[in-house]
Amino acid sequence: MSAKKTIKPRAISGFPEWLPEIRIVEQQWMNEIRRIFESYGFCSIDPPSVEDIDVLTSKGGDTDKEIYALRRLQAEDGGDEARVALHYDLTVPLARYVAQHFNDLAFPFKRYQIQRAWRGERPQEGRFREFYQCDIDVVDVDNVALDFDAELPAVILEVLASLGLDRVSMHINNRKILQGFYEGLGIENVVETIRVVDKMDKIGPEGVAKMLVDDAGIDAATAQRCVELASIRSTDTSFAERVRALDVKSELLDEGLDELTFVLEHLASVTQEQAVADLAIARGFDYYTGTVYEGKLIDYPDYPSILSGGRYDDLVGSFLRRRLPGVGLSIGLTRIFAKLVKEGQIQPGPKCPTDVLVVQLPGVDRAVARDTGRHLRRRGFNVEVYHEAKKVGAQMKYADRKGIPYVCFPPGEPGALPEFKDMQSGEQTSVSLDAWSPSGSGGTFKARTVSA
RNA sequence: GUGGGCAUAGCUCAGUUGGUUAGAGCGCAUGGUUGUGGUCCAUGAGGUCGCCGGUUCAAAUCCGGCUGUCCACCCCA
Repeated sequence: MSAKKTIKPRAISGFPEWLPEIRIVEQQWMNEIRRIFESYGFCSIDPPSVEDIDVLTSKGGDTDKEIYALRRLQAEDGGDEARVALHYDLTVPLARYVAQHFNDLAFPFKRYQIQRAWRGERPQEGRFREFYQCDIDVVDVDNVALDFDAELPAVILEVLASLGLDRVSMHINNRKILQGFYEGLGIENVVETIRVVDKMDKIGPEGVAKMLVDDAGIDAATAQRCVELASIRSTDTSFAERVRALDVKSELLDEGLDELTFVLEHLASVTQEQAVADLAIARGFDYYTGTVYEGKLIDYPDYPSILSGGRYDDLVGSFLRRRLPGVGLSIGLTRIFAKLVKEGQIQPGPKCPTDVLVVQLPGVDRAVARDTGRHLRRRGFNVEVYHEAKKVGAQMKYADRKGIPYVCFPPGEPGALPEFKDMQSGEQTSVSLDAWSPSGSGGTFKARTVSA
């Protein structure tokens, strides 16, 4: 008698998973996201989950702390040094992909990527170690049209709206404005200044001013002007005059203002004030050089950003002797979805995709049920044939608990008509397998056909 | 990586100033005869009270360590 030892079943923290009725909604979301991305001509790529470690760390920064390396449990001699690791985002794999297939791609290269990414962070609400990102990027040779800076956020907002998410804001800034402004003020530590200013919504103007003095070594008066810049927001192009009123001279600054104005002008005509010029937005990644984006759920202002992206001067510099700039935007799918699940905002779908359960009547040849199922399946329905000739009550209960909308009783004797029962209304009718159609009150079938 | 809270049944949680056999709701299983689910009723299964050690006649309860988890910071979708 061996003591049975059970391991407490638990998903690893930070690695979300859903019950079938939630997962089915997530799948519908992904289908919808893909559909709209493709409607704008973006193509799909699906590079591996792992890349060479040198590739992943090529973007610099200290993200390597958060990269999961892969190695075999039983490493052989000299083999314990990990050579590959799980990708940290979808942009670096894209860079490698574009560089590698440069000769086979048509530019501007517009691609979408719906994949998981992995980060070795401490999990928290909205922070996962494994999560889906839905990226769209445009990469071109030597120069990417500014029009894309305006189109991408419009695409993303359309996607979210089609998922029923209108309460989303898209904050947009331009790194050239920040850099030009700071340089115009004679600030030397621009990178640190950007990092601090990005905390505006978290620690407020006073906090930023103090931190600029303490951490970035900026004098109080100059710090104050940085805060003034960061306080500017507008849903139209009026931000530009307000920046110019601060009277800082810089060519780069002017360039940034023109670009941001262009983007805002375009977005104002295709969205309803969801896009906002927000000069406090900076974004952490230091490879952004122009437009930067950050999206938030309006109803959960303390929840971390759900959209992120920007323009980079050169995506593939570390792989190719060509300059390939790009602009991209990413939906934090898991971040959004998990929050809405937690808040009860996701209407669970059915527990299984079955439209019809065929009952197996006790005392009737099981071939009858099997053939009935096959017949209905050929008509395009998702059909389960109950796995044993158990009591009919038990089979009904199964259909009920799985949320299967229709039950079919195959004919008990040759020549008789089958009967169909609508589980929601309780209505039961005799009708041939070819003539039967769902009455419409069944939720599963409708949900599935609508999304298909 | 730094700092703080929490840990009792599958889930959500009770459990008095340490005291004998640790409870509830939900969920699950079976039954309430024959070929019809949901509601109701009855019965039942299920816990090393996270793990290890200490204090005590006695620990779910007090103390220490470990692990897990959640929150804040860092950073970020």
